[in-house]
Amino acid sequence: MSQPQFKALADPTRRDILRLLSQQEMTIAQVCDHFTMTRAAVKKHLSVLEAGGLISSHARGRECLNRFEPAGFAPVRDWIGFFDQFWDHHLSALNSAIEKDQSDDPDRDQNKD
Amino acid sequence: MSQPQFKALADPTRRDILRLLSQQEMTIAQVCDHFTMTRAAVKKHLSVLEAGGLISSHARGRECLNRFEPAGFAPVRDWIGFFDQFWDHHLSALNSAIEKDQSDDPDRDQNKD
DNA sequence: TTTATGCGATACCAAACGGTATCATGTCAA
DNA sequence: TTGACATGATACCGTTTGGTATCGCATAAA
Repeated sequence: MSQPQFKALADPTRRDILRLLSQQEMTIAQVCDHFTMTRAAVKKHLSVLEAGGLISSHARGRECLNRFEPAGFAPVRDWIGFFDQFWDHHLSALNSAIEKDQSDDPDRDQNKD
Repeated sequence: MSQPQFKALADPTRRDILRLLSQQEMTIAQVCDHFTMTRAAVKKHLSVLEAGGLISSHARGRECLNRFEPAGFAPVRDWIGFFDQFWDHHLSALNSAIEKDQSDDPDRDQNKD
């Protein structure tokens, strides 16, 4: 599919999973503990993330470890980067406002200007 | 919906539309000229983009001008920015390789490192 | 006014998506 | 070997999505 990373990022559950996996590798069961859906549903999300190159999974015994892959973000970062030329620094305040309004995950504290 | 910007970016047609509108405002008909689908389909995509705050539309006579809104990218940029901590500079080469492989739009010349 | 055109809205369809239930398989442990 | 358990795969279901066809409306032009 064209640019499967974008589709992988389109679902809020998958974005949450990425947050989890960026902290540490997890088996499918471990990821499931953070959600109310079934293991099969989580597995589907993991498959989409893997198709987008945002995570990798490899077996360890009978378990299956899922690892965050920062390199998968490259195409997304690059595509977004095209629009940097339209970015005005005075929008940073708006940035914060919108982000504060729409974020449901408060543990982000990096500011990048 | 939660973070509708991500869903707006998930479709390649919508990403192409964003590229177009970043160059100049367009009516729906003008946007249609760049695609083979019907006007109704294009209109749907524009509605999704507007719901995500990535474009705005306002009437001018009987026409409807669609304008690119850079500020809509703020939440996306911010969310992606969380993962900057996992970004390693030696991945930039990989970045370029992946981007070259998957890009179908060569008119990007900004480099950001 | 009359006509043509750009647009919005609706109804409708096929395919994809998010999710559950279920079964088969491989592996760890007793 | 036997049993428990984590996973993979499949079938299935309801909803959403991407798309078309069609209608009506408002506006620009004749």
